[in-house]
Formats: sequence, C-alpha cells, structure tokens
Amino acid sequence: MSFEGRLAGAVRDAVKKVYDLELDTVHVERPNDPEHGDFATNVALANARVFRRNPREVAENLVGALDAPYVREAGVAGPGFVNFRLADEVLCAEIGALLEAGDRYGLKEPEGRPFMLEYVSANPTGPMHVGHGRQAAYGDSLARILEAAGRPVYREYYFNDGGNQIRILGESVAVQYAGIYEKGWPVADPGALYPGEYVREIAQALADERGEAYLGMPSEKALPEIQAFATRWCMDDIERTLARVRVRFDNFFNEKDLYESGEIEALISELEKSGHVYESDGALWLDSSKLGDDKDRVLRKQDGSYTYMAPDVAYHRNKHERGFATAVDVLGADHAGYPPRIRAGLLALGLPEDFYEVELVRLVKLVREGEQVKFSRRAGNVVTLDELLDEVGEDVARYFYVRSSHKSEINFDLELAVNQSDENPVFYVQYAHARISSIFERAGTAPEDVGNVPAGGLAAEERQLVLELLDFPRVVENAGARREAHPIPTYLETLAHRFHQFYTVHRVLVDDADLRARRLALCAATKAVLRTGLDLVGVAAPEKM
RNA sequence: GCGCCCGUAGCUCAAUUGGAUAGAGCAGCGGACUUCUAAUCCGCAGGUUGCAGGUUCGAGUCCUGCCGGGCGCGCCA
Repeated sequence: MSFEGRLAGAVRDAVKKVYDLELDTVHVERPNDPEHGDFATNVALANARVFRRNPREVAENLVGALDAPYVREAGVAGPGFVNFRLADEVLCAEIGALLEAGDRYGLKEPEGRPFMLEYVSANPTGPMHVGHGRQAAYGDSLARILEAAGRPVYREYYFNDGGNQIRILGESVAVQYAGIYEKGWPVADPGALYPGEYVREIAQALADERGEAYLGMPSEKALPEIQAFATRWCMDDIERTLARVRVRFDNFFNEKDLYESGEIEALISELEKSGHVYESDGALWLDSSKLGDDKDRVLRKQDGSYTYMAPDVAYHRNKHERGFATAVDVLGADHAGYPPRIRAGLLALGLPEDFYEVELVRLVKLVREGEQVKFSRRAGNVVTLDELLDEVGEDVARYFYVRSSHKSEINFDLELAVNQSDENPVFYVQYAHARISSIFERAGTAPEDVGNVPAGGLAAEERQLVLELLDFPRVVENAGARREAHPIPTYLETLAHRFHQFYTVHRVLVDDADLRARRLALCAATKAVLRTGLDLVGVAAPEKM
C-alpha cells in the first residue's frame, strides 16, 4: 500500500482517537517544497468547520496521537498542515519491494469485465495524416494505461467501408487507372474526386494486378470491384502505418458486415417498436431531441438508403451485445456532434446511460515557418503520418503526441520538429535509461541481480529520487481514472530529472560495498520504472544512445 | 445566434482536480567534464495564470458576466 494510503489511515485513526470523529476523506499529498517533508496532509484545514477549533491546534493534537512507526518526524507548519518525514530505512525497504515487482511495479492485474476502446477509425480512403497520428498515439497509450491500472481493454478499429466516400474513392482510382491506358472514365462529379498521389499508386497497383480487365467492363460491374480493391489497399496501408508506430488493435471491424448480417434492418425494426421513430417527408426519423440531442435525426433517407447514423448505432449496439461493460470512443474534435445522436439511439434501445462514453481529441494545427497551414484531403496538401515518421522517428512522434493533454490543441511545426528533435524531451528520458544501462555494464552486473537493499542513510538527491519512484503507481492509477495519457510523460521527465541530479552528485560504483549496493538498487529501480513508463506511451527504452 | 471545449513565462506545455513561494523544456545570459555517457548538471533572467466580480482559512483550479480563439449545430461521413 502506498504511503499516502497508509498515512491517510493513520491520520483517520488519530482523528477518531482525539475527536471521536469519522472522516470519510483524508487527503495526503507530496508537498512541492521538499523542506515541507515527504508527505503532508491538510485535514486540520479542510475540516476546520467540523472541528470548530484553530487548525494549528487540531494539527498539534493529531501529531501527538499519530501511530505510524514508519514516520520519523511529524510536525505542524503554516496555517495548519501536518508534515511527515519518513525514516530512510523504510524508504530502502520500499525500494526492495519495488525491485521485487520489477517491470510489474505500479501495474495492477486486470480484472473485471473488459471495456471496449475504439480509436483512430480513420476512413479507408487514403493514408493516415498527422491528426490521426495523435488519436492513434493517445488511444493506444490510453489502452496501455488503463490495463496497467487494472482495467481490461479490448481495442477496436471501425472501418467505414460502406459509405459514400468509398464510391468516390473507387471513382477516383478508376479515373487514374483508365488514365494509365490513356482512356477516360465517366464520372458524375469530377470535382469531388480525391486528388492525392496515393490514388495514382492504387491505380498503378490495380493495373499491375489486373491489367486492362476493367476497361472492357460496364462500370456498374467494374466499380464495385475497384472499390473493394482500393479499400483493401487503404486498409493495408493504414494497418502498416499503425504497426510502425506500435499501435495495436485486437480487432478491425468492418461497417459492411453490419449491412450483410442484417443488423441494420434489425436495428430499425427494433427502434420502430420502441416508439422513438416516426415518418416525415418520406424519411424515417429518430426523436433524438427527446433523448438529449439538439434535434431529431434522420435514420433512413427519402431514397431508402440509410444515413451514417443507422450503422453507427447498430455498431455500438453490437458492442453492447458482445458483452463489454463500457464502450469508449476516441474521436477527433471535429466529430463533436456525433456522440449525442449515438447516445440517443442507444437510449432508445434501452441501453444503460453510462454504457457509451467519448473522449474528444483536439486537432493538430499544422504550422510551417510560423504560419498555419490549412490542410484538407480535398486540397491534397495533407501531411501524412508516414512522412512525419520519416522525418522525426517513431519515438519522437509518439512522445510529442501524448506529451500534452488530448483536450488541448497542439501546434505542430514540421521544420521545428525536425530541428528540435535533438533536444526533444523524449531523449532526456531515454538518456537517463541509457546512462543506467551503462553503469550496470561497467559494474559487470545486471539490474535483475541486485539483491537486498542495505538499509542506510540517504542523501537529499537519493531521497528525492526514491520518493519520485514510489509515486509511480499513483500516477498510473490517476491517469487511468481520468483517461489521460499526458501525466506519464510529465512524470517521466520529473523522474529522469531526479536521476540526472542524483547521478551528477553521487558516484554509484564506489568501494563501500553497502553504499554501492544501495545505489545500484536505486539505479535498477529507476531503470525499471523508466522502462515501464516509456512502454505505457509506446516509446523504446534504449540501452545505449 | 445556440451548445461544448480552451486562454498559464517570448515559444511548446505542466501544475498531485481547492493547498504552502504557479513549475519544466526550448530560446537568452553565466558557470561545471583527468573520475560510471556533458543528449547532463547548477545559477540568472523571464508571470497581475485573458479581464472584472463572487464563494472561503486559501482560487490557475469552483460560480457569474464580459473579451479572444477552436469545434459542432446536413436526408455528408
């Protein structure tokens, strides 16, 4: 159990003893200023109204009644904080426990019903761009963090391979394909075609594989096959890029399957039975305005085809039927209008309100030499994720993406990113790891071979390092509870800083056997936590740099 | 116009969800390598946390109103 937890319990006991009161929450935290001790609590202040006494007096009494042998010193400070300092021997023992857990330190065993995390789900109509990269990095890191925090996660990617945009992709490829043979291909709206270079690549791949086969065919027959080919090509391309950035999925779900399995028809008839749909102007509507949405939404258009809402609701219902406790979607902020209508659909079906949740990821603003670049697939000036990876590398990209809160917009200056990649904070963290590897290499032992931690006094830098290490489980747990990834990089940078400070002042490989063993233990512990933390954000922990 | 989100050092971002003197990294200036990796460390400078009120022992954090920015408000996806 964490020291925060243990101290909170001890304080609660003291309150009970002195004032005969049961407090439900006792907040214990690490003060910013190390002078204030290793841990502190504000109970006397926070509950001033309950105690009806001077907070300092309350704090004094609690210190007097405190029963916590691992605390070396407790005192009252400021307006009524209680500060605790732990015994060095206790901290050494704690490092021993950390080493025993090794790479599993701070991680809980997943238990309970899994919940589904859906992320990226970029349409298979072209390569992933830098915005998708952010969703991929956040989604994958979040999945890792949630699992580390003890919540089993099933990761899914939803391929929208059934909509209108696939037809446009097919036509775009068909035109280029015909062009290879210096032929034309009739299309209704040439302005709607996708302009990207990749369309040519797909066309070429199609020509290489099938030759002129589709030129002699009527387009009603050829187009579906070309669409299928192009969609498959894009999916493969996306999956390849995802693998490159170490973003993993348990399943890729195809929208098409919902049509083929009859789930959409089933959904519609069930909604009709629910009494939440009505016909108007020849279309079928959901009365979503009664279910939390701004207005009613069309499910089936006048022409008899479905809006995207129908398969999307069917898909989320499908998730529920597969037995997931919760479905969390990671979406781009430009899809902010989407959750209310999905939720409305699910409510109409009688699903529990808390089944469906959403995390919106802000967009990536692309900046070039100080000026914002407007990019869109239509304009054909998209910067692909692959291009970014080619320039800055996978580690830098992943780290940069999750370093700031997914809720705030980030500016991505490509030139600057390349220029600054040498000074990127990810190297700062990785360097600490590599330095430790180097020490063990010099010492001729491995981190796993570090045995008992000889108890002894700790220097200021060592104390700070130990306290930071022991904070890791709390950071993971909080990040998971809040569904945030960025606290991990923040933590890693602080930890790396503590280590670099320690390293600068103290030599590890000294003659004194106990001191050497204790410092090697600190290094092994730091190495384990750095590696675990880096893995949570999908970044490598190099042995050498 | 309505709804949701965001305004923190010159720049990019944190801040243990209400705690003590708001912190890092870049950029700037000045120091530290005969010793385990200087991709490091130490110091200096940089702020009315968009503005104005309010809540309380205490506010970057919560409430109200402004100002500025983003996104959403299709029988598009």
